[in-house]
Amino acid sequence: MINIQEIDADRLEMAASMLKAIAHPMRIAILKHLEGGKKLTVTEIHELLGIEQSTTSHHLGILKDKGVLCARREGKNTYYYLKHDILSQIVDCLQRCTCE
Amino acid sequence: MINIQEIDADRLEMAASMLKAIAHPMRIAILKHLEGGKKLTVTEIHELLGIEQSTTSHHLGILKDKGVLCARREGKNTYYYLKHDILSQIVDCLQRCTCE
DNA sequence: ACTAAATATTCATATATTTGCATCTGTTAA
DNA sequence: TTAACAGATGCAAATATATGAATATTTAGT
Repeated sequence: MINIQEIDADRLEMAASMLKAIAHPMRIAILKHLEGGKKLTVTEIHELLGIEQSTTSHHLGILKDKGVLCARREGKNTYYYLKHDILSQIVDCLQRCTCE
Repeated sequence: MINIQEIDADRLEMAASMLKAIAHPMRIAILKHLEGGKKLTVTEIHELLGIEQSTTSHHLGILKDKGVLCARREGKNTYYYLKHDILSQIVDCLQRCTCE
């Protein structure tokens, strides 16, 4: 027996956990670099952002876990990319809201 | 002496803190109730969501603090409303991304 | 099989967030 | 000026998150 409120609560949880995944300066920076369907490896991102390899991997893992990114392994590299292109909207929206 | 990277880092920080403010199930629920320019009091929200008055006030304080909501006092009541209408985009975007 | 490169995981520590009770402040009406 | 209502704040305990050093895993080349 499932009721509407439970479904709604689950949706809210899911949305929140997705947003929480994005809500970090480095992870927003990662999304910016992946806009437009770009695919980057862990090493590329860790060099672009100037943060530790393991920290980078942690962040990417979180984003993948929460359904923000997808990962595809190709040989020694793992390419990460946006799961939903529309997620760029969120970054754009933030960009507009933080102009003042 | 300010450099581009610092500005950029500040923007990222700001964007992240705004997003972090939104990234909570109850706070997303609050935003949903405020879509379309609606204004609601603390009591109305605390009754709509079925959570404690003080918890509600804390959540609203966070959202106001991080620039997501505005507050206007009218007599005994404080009305809260969206600071930027476009922020509804984020909620809509999440709705679409959590459909699967 | 051995080595090196790329990535992932484990673990510990530091830091931040969430919640609600209790309490305080501000506002209106009697 | 007091009572009652609406909202904000201080505090503490529980929980969650962030970071990076060390280590493990996966893969390719020799």
